[in-house]
Parts: sequence; structure tokens; C-alpha cells
Amino acid sequence: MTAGVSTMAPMTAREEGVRWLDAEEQSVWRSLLRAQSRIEEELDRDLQARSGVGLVEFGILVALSEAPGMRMRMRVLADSVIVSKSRLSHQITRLERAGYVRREPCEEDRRGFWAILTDQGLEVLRAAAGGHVTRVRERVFDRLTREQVRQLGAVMRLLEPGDGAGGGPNPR
Amino acid sequence: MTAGVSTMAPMTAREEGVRWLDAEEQSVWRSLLRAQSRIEEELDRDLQARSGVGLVEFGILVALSEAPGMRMRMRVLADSVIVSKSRLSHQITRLERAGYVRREPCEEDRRGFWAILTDQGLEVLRAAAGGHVTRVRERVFDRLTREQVRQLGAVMRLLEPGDGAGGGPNPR
DNA sequence: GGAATATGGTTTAAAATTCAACTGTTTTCA
DNA sequence: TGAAAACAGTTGAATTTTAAACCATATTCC
Repeated sequence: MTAGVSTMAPMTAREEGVRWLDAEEQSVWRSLLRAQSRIEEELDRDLQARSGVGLVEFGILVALSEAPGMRMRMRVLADSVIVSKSRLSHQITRLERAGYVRREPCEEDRRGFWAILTDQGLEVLRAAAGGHVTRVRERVFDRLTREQVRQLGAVMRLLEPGDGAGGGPNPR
Repeated sequence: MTAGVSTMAPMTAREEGVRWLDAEEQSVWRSLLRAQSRIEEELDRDLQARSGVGLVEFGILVALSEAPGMRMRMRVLADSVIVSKSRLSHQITRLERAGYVRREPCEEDRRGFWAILTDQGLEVLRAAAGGHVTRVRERVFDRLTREQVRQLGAVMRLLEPGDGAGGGPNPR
């Protein structure tokens, strides 16, 4: 989303005890931010043009399509696509309006709702998936060797887990 | 920003000639999206709490601080932090309102404007930078070996360049 | 059992982002 | 020279996202 986030002593900054990034780290960090921002933007735009839904909405449809019964509880879905519950709620409202998803109250826990993929939603997903994966391949995997893909995977798995607060109460 | 973007044949999709992702690619792709989304969110939130500006705004301040005369033309700045010119314009308006940046008309090209870092902007930047880099280190570099940092850099540099349209007219 | 608290989810308003239209300047080129 | 096209940037309305308050049901624990 951005680049050039400061990680080097900006001019005369002189806080004690800060381990500033060295030249290589600096360069890697900026590359990382730029690359991600561009990849996401391009794929989002492509997907939007191809199918009328953005990357996040597409992710929601995919998650639903893979779930048993093609349905998920809102909270689980929110965690799975990594958005706030509020945002998910809005997003589902939009997808519902488009006819791709519908809500159904949950019997077991009457506070809850299911988000359910409709036939039409599945259609859209199927129609868009092929083009999307082709784009992902062009934009990412075709540029890397098999070995680099492996390395990237190893690194990303290390970077994935959130904050150290691995067991505490779950805000969001 | 999202995870679970479909890149595997979603159920019964059967377009001819699409090279779907294999299991490893699939897993790497999802890791990548999740990791990036989390890292960015956490750093943004941290920075916001620490200094009242988000990651993108911080990036703008940094870019300015590194530019000769601590000033940049809007377009160059927009490209450098990777946002649309419209978004940058709004963003600068906000930063201006906050007193961190000011605009000045450009003499050489009278269509243009300079965005200029103010003393106060520089202050904020200095005050926030140390904490931020510490956070970046914790969240990213401290989790990787030196070798992995190198690998990550190599990969990201390959993924950075946008679309193949490397010379054509420049939309945005 | 029942009060306190936590959880699941929505909603409303405010803030940020996008999109398209628009102004004014510069460049191109016939 | 001058008309057409390109460029730099802003603006305002529409859409999306975020933040906080809120409702209802579940769970905890005395």
C-alpha cells in the first residue's frame, strides 16, 4: 500500500538504543512494500474488470465455496479473510444485494448468522477463477524459480503469525 | 488485504488451458496474502497510535524528508508512494491541515505544485521513526536469518515491477 | 438461579478512498 | 502560429472502510 516507510535514521534522529535497518534490510523492506502494493492493486483491478468483484470479495466467495455446505459463520469467515467484523458485515450486505450470497440465521447459536454462497455466486466464481489464476501466475509464479517459490513460502510462513499475543483475548 | 483468493480449480471449474496452482504454489500464495495483510495492518495501527499518522502518510513524510529541499512535486511523490494522484491530493490536504506539509506553486512548471515538509512534520517523523523501525524489526527481520532476508530481497525485486507495459503511456 | 460479562453480529456516523469531470498549463506537430 | 493532445493537479460526489455504540443471545461464576 505504501513504500518508503522510514526505517533508517531519518536525518538527525537520534534515539538511543534503536537498531536501525542496514542498507540491505532497508532495500528489502521497501521492495516488499512496493511489490505487495503493486501486485494487489493489479490483481484487484483485473478481477474487478473480469468479474465485477474485488480481491476481498472474491476471497469471500472462495472461502465460502470451499466450506462444507458452502456456508460459514460470519465470525469464522471474517477471520478467514482477515477483515473486521464490521467490514465483513457491510461486504456481505453488498454481496447479498448482488445475489451472490445470502444470510440465514443460525439455529444452534441464535446470535449468529450463516453466510451462504448462492448458485449465482458460485457461477461468478467459476467464471472468474481461470482468468484470475492465470494472472496470478503471470504476476508472481512465472517470475520465480521453483526454488525461489519454496524460499518465499518458508519466509512467508514465518511472517504470517500476528503479534506475539498468541493466546490472549481476541480483539478485532 | 485478503486471503483465500481462489487459484485452484474451484470445485468443478473446467476452463481449458488454465494452469491451476499446485498445492505448494497455492499454499505460498495464501501465505503471502495473509502475511502481508497482517504486517501492514499491525504496523499501520502501531504507527497510528504512536504518531497519529498511518503507514501511507508516514511514507509520504519519509519520502519528503529524503528529497532534496525536503520537497517533491505531487506526481513524483504519488508515484513514489504508489497512490493515485487524487488520493495523494486529499492526503496532502489532510497533512497540510495537520501542519506537517505545505504546498507551494511550482515556478518552472506552472501547472505543478511542490509538497514541502514542514519543521513540525519533520518533528513528528523523527519522534515516530525509532519506534517504528523497532516494530518493523520485531515483526519482520528478527524472524528471518540473514540468508532468508537476502532471498526475500531477491524475490521481491523480481515481483516489484508492475505490468509488462514497461514503456507505454503511464496510466494511473 | 441470576447478575455480570463475553460473544456474534449489525448499524450509524465519520473518515478515507475512488471515480470521473474539470481547470489551467505545457507540448506536439502540421 | 495555432489547434489538438497531453500533463499536473484539484474537486466533489459516490462508494467503501473504520470506529464506536448498540442489541440480543450465551456463558461464567457466585
